[in-house]
Amino acid sequence: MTQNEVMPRTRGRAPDGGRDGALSQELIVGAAVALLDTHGERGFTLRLLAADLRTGPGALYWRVSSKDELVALAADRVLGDALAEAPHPDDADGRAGLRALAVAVYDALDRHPWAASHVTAPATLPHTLRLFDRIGTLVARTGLPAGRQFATASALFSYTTGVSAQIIAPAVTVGATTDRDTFLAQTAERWAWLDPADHPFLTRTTADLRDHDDRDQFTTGLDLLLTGLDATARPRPPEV
Amino acid sequence: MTQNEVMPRTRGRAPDGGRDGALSQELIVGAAVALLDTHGERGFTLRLLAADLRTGPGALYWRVSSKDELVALAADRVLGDALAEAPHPDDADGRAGLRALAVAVYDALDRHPWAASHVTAPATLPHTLRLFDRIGTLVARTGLPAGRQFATASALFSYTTGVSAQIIAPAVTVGATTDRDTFLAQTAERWAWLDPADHPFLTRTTADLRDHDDRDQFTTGLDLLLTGLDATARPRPPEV
DNA sequence: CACTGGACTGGAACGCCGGTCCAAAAAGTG
DNA sequence: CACTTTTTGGACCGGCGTTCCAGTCCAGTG
Repeated sequence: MTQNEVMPRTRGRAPDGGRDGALSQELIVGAAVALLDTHGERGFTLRLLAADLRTGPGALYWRVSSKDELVALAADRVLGDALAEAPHPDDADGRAGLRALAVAVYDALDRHPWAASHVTAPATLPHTLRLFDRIGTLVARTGLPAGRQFATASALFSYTTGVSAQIIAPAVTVGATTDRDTFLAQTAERWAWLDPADHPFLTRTTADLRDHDDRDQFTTGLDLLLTGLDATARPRPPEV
Repeated sequence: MTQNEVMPRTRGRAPDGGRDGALSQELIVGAAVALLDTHGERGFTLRLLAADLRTGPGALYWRVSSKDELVALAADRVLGDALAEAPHPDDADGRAGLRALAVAVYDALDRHPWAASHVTAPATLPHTLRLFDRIGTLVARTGLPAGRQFATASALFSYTTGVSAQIIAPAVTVGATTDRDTFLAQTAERWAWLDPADHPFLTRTTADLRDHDDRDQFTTGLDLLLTGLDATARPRPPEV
């Protein structure tokens, strides 16, 4: 076979030695991540993906069983990239390592907001499993009793993925149409209009809402959680 | 079409004195909650809702601007029911009140799993606003500096709704087809099959996964968070 | 009491979606 | 070369959210 026929498209090679220029699942997932980033989950369509790859919907279903599975694979790849960037667990002690890991995941999900709501517990996809295992390993290193390690690791996993999704989700819904700052300003103004008798706290914290930073909000809760973990692992440290 | 039945439908009266037997938004949202409970969000369609109310899709759009808005209203009603059940904020001190409130919200979302992913921050819907305000009021009562109250209240709000959604979400996806316990058992078995070198923590905690309770997992993290809050609010034992 | 005009309904229709099907093109095999 | 297997991609299906609009109802008016 001559090596350079005129190839109408540039593709990867199928992992099982399939024919040249074939679609691979890896290639499909990569294109899906890019389209999800640019169009959001609402605007991501298998027809759009097929057109992007210069093929038809049927070809995609040869490598992927459903759209749900495809989005899950794309989200897991995002998580895999985050884990690759995060410092290796052996390089840090428990608390610092946990904090760095959680922040790395948050940042990755912030760059790919659609992925946040698809990282689920208990973990089944490969990189989600690795994330859970890293958290558990670091939790074990804090000296927490073995019987509490699983529940604590679960809590940290749920916080990292769940709160990231919670904080990032609004950006998905309104982010495309409205700027984040103007959205916060509008919401703050609506809060200011509420009756102080019904909402005493909200009406006096509208300035904090308008000026707050999402990433700081994530780390604030994370630090509370880690402080609580410290206090639980070493019940009464002061004046030992 | 045989619409000459004696009393084809029992409906409320429109709030603005519309004609008798008219659809009201309240009635539509109530029916939507019931159908979301029984059919799940995937199986909930406006045609199904219209058929349930013995009307057509067009009539629904007179009271509701889109399906998204309808689901958001339904989720907010679920949250409102939870707040009605939760103890009044004046009846408890900061930490105990925060814990009871968060658990009440978790339980309500556990009963209506589809709602969990639709309670968003920053709050715009009425009962979501009330939840945030109650959390903030209780946080203020812990003696935390005013400058940290908003970020801390946000963290607790995000934890309550985000982690609830995270824990409850898998039940939505697989709950209808597979039993929760068998799902956990299957996942635990898959964990046991992993290479201990790659996943040292997971492979030794499969028993914890199989036996764990979702509600305990939620309260474990919540208590860590509240312990961290205590430690932050009163850095040193009572010096006053 | 007749009438009217806005409130309200609900069935038909539109454009698009996820998913399936299958004839055919390409690659492997002998 | 012929034959089989793998892979493709356009046509197609049922159903979705949403819109449209001809018609129904009834509170108010004169």
